[in-house]
Amino acid sequence: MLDGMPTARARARAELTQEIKDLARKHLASEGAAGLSLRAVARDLGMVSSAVYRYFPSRDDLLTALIVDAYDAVGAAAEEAEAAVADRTDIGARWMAVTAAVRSWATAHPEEWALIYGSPVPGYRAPEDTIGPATRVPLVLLGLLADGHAAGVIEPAGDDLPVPRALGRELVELARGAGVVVPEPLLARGLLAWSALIGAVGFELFGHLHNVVSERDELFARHMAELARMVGFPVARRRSGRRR
Amino acid sequence: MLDGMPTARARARAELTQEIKDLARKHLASEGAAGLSLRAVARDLGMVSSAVYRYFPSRDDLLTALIVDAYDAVGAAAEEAEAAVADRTDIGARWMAVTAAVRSWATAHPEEWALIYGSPVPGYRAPEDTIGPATRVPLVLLGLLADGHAAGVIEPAGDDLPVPRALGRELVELARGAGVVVPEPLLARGLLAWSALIGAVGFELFGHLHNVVSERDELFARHMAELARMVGFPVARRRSGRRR
DNA sequence: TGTACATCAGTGAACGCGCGTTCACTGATGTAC
DNA sequence: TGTACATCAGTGAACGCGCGTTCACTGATGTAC
Repeated sequence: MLDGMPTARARARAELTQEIKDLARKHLASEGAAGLSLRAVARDLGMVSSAVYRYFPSRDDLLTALIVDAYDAVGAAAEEAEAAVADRTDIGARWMAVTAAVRSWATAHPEEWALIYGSPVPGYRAPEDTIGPATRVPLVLLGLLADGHAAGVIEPAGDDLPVPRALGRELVELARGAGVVVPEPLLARGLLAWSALIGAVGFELFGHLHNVVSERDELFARHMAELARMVGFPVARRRSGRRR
Repeated sequence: MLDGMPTARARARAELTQEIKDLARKHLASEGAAGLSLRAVARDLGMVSSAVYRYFPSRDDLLTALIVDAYDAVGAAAEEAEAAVADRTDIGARWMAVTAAVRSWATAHPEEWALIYGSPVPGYRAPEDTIGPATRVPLVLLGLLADGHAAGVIEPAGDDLPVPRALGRELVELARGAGVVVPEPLLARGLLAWSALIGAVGFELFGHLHNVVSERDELFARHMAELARMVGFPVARRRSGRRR
């Protein structure tokens, strides 16, 4: 126990904890968060239901673990995609990369997306532990605003709408909390972009494009380009729009 | 039965049907859609659970009725607010009225909003009956695009992003189905505005502004004004931003 | 290295609860003549 | 207007199912000396 090697018991514990979460994620897909059942998970795992309580003290704790994992997963996807853009001065490209990564994670894990960005689970109160992971995506976006502003590449909106006094103060305070300086109108536009991104992904995932638009990749890319223009991120013209 | 007067039995039936739905809506708020229970509704109504089956053949049918009602309610709210704008040429004002009405209905009926715009209810498949009511809000928005375009008051986006061929065709087809003619890029921007509207309302309702922004009325109004500018709706400068 | 003890994972039974749906029934309301 | 019959609303019992959580227990793994 003194040396770094974890004991066999500890390893088994970590593995089973992971297996429980993985299986729970599967159940999430078929039953939804409200229908997530410790008993069903235990059954599929071949153990007796009470055994799961050695790993998660209650159903809500399991749910919390899934939520934290989901936020971390989409956050990591966004961070990696953003970091992979070679030309760091191309804020528009970084925005397109982040948004595409978020959407593609969501498409691959719709039930987890619904868990964090869908309707709240009734009776469930998210604990503090979820806050950190939840801020990863917005922090990436805030980074774009800050970098773009510092580099002076953000195109000013033709006629900036006024930001109400109290709202502006709140936004600036938020940015300061993250250690960056960004003017109020830009923060407001960035927040709209974030909300519109989540909205666009949810819109598609929750079925509102059903019988409306089938060219979803193209639609999403165009929407994101439009949002980039609204925020002031310079975006290269002529996106291909070929895929899928 | 031949004359117009409905029989006492028919009136009682209509009333009880309504009572069941009203109570079910209440349960929706506390338990969520997945937890909506015929037995619980019957219990609160003081009848035996099997009696509810005289009114709704199954739990899913009750859910469908609630969904249809919700779409109709938010649709009616949007239509009324839009129609109440005296100056019909002021497309920007009409947009602001519609979006404010949608948000205020959603705030007043969060559980119903979640039912129609939140995560899909697992295992529930929406029947055809929901399609009509679901299109009321988007039809109002489409009307704004058509009117604005016809009147020539839509401000062109500085440099319109290209609309991929297939996507453009789909959009134009949709507009034609609604009996209006609107250019492709405008349709695309309108669709983004719609999706961003739903996104912004959901973002707030589902708690993502928690600990982020408390000045929600101001934020929403500004977002909608920003979206209006993006679409090309002329919006009067200097919105007050005082309320609440 | 070997032994005594402590920790921990998993068992199985139980508590008390809720659910959707079916079915044969009683009694009230409505309809046709 | 009065009576015979059909329709319908609501009852109560039952079927078969699932849930979260607790608790005393066995047996394996880990720790300290």
